[in-house]
Amino acid sequence: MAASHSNDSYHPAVIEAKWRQRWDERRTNATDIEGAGKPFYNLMMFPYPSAEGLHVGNAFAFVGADIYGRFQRLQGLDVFEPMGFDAFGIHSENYAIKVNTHPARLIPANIERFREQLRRLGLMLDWDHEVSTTDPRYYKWTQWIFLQLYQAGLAVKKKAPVNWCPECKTVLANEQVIDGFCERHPGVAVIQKFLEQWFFTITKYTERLLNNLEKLDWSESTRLLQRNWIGRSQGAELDFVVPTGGTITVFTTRPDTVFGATFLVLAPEHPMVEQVTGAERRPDVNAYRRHAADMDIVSRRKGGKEKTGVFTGGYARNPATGENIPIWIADYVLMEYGTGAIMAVPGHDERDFEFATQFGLEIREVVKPVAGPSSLPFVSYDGVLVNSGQFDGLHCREAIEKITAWLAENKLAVPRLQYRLHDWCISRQRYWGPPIPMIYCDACGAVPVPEKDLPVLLPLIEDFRPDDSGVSPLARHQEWYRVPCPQCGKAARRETDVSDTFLDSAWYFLRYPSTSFDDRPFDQKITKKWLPVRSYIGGNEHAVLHLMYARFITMVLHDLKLIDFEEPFTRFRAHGTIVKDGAKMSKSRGNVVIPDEFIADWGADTFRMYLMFLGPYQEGGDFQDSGMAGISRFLDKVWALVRATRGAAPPGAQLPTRVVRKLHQTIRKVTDDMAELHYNTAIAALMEYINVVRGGEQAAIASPPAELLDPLIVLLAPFAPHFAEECWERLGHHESVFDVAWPDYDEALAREDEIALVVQINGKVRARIMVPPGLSQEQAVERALADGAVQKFLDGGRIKKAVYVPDRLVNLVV
RNA sequence: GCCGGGGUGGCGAAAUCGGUAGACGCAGGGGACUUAAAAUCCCCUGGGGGCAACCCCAUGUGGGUUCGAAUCCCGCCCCCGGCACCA
Repeated sequence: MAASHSNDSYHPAVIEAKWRQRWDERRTNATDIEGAGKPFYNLMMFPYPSAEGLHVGNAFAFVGADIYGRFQRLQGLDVFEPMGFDAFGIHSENYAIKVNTHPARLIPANIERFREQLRRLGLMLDWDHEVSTTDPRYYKWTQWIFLQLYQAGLAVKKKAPVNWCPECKTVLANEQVIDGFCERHPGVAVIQKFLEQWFFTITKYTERLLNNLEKLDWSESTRLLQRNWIGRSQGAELDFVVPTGGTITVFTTRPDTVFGATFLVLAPEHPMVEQVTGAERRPDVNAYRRHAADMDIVSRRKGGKEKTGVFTGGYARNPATGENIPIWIADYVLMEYGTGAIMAVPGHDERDFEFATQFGLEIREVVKPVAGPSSLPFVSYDGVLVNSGQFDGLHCREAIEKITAWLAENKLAVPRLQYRLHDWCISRQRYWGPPIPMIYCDACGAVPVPEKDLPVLLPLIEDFRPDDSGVSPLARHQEWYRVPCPQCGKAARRETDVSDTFLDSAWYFLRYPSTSFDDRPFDQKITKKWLPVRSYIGGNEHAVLHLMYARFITMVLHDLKLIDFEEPFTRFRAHGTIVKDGAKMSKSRGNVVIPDEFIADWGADTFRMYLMFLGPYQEGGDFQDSGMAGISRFLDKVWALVRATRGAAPPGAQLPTRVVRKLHQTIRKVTDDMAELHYNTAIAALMEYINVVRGGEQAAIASPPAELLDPLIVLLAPFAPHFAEECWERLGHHESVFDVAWPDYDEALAREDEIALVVQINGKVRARIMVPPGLSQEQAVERALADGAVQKFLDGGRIKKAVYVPDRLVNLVV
């Protein structure tokens, strides 16, 4: 085929098509799930199949993961590299509404397009194990997982606020609320509404989710994001007794400042508000509570806005000073964090300071800086107590313990850990998701759908759009909605909410190896063999939600004895992001890179390799159209070398030392870099190698022997798989280049026999001398002194000291 | 505001247990080949000075530590990401 081109030059389109077909025919990329001896599960984040098609960010992520998988395969492992589609969810649904087409009709076409694009990228995917979250064969088991959690008491129903657009009469996601208004109705203020929703009590797993992070081989950046998301803070709960009856418990991380607590602030929804409000304050308090309740969740939580609040008329006793202090309500205190009430210490908290200043409340200084003048609010821990009775003079850290212990004696304090992480609300008042498998019966209450009745199919209704009826789309379909109670048989109703897409993706990696079974979500034996995942590569945009939920679901399944590991991903690496010409890619800027165009113009191998060359993989980089040319030239040169070879060197022939040495150095460098995902420098090393083979300033090798080319092609194979296969074949091999062994290097052959030793005088480079490696300091100094330039700069000065870094430099201090 | 990551030639970037700054590539310049062009090949290419051997300056910015700092420490500026009234 390629021979039909007159000059037999490199034609990517021809050889890429040829090898894609070969791989299919020979089942090169299929994994023997049952028989594999050295299983290596190489996972990448399955995409949401958008209508726009695969974007360059997907390509970057997948290619980087694929290269790692191919590298592991060449190391002799049985690599399993599956792919699937995360096609449920609000993105698909909103797009379907926009183009007025049912998502069930839209998605298959999108998936088909993605599959083709993924094929063109030359990924080593095993398509026998494809997964699609919208397939009833898949979401049956998503529902099954819900039931497992329900039965374990980890799925509970509770009221929670949602964003509600009075015009759409539907629930909005936070990102659909723009400055307090509906994205579709810019004049309509979004309000919060309380709905009964299903929650997974992930907070029961907080400590484990946090502590396990220590032992995971994950990108540090990802672990940090998770740690911050969990947001552990250590403090105490303090009791403020209300003389007229009741107690208000506050959470604080600064019990040391309790002597400065001059008022309390409750969240407007706090249950004690009713009780402490005085009759004359009631109209104002009620008005404020109504105002807070009407706000959308996003605006309500927004910081930095002007503080508002009202006095309730009630008082509570400060447990440290014994004084009665006023109780206020304000929306800067959130019901869902801590106890929904705070002790306000305006002298030492910026928010309380702002509030006190605004409403003329007392500000008391109880901590003085260790050094420097006082200036309130002083929020640092680096201070000593004042105006705090017997605790005066104590350092803050010490005072926290002492004061907590002192109040604890009188049962007014208890040490406490508080977390930012909330329970996971999985209810979505939408259409495009797996129905939550619950039935409500007037007699029996909430009844789970029996396992034998799974899946609860999502009906293919045409009016999937949210309308002004005020109920979920599914509730409008009586034939689906009305169902007999599985327990008592009386008329009952289905749950009409669907589950969050993050539940779909929280277990997909468990399904891939087990796609040939429909009677169980994952096979025990196969799961034991292939999991946990050995390498997971993806973006940090999923660092907290997806990765946290996947860890949580895995822990639950472990505790239910369904799997024998509790962390799903042994190793995770976050890749970087790609920008274009220094700016973020966006449609409005018109700088979006469409992979298809570059693949059509340059071939997938060049495109893959350029993506990996444009910057460090874990940091991302700048995509410049002109960059493709360099890689293309590089592959052309390799191609020319392969064409020029006349096979193995004749027996006894001496290979050029310089090239052999560079080859071994290159194998070493590339091997090390691949393991660390340092693809850009690995490619640079391959370029350096061919520059040496081709001669550079020295005489070129007209016809390099196979010994110098075979290893190069294997090193290149993970980056440019089609190209490498073609070269491998042309070099006379019959097996796939991915079924051979990664080359070994010989440390002795890689060693230089002469190195350039830098000679510094007083830290400035003054000469470079060629010396054999391994000199002692005395020998090095002696050689340096023998150099003319060195003598000139020493200018007869006396050497006070010599610093020698073996084989690198010698520094003479005069 | 807080927590991360980053700032190096005209451009993308190398080099961080402190040890030759700018590997590799792009762009640019010069030359070879060609009737010519493209492609390819060879050489040059951080700034300044010098006929030259060479010298001086240079890793956001100001200090510091060190024989020696892109790398470590302190202050400041800018860019990217995350969190954001979390008590």
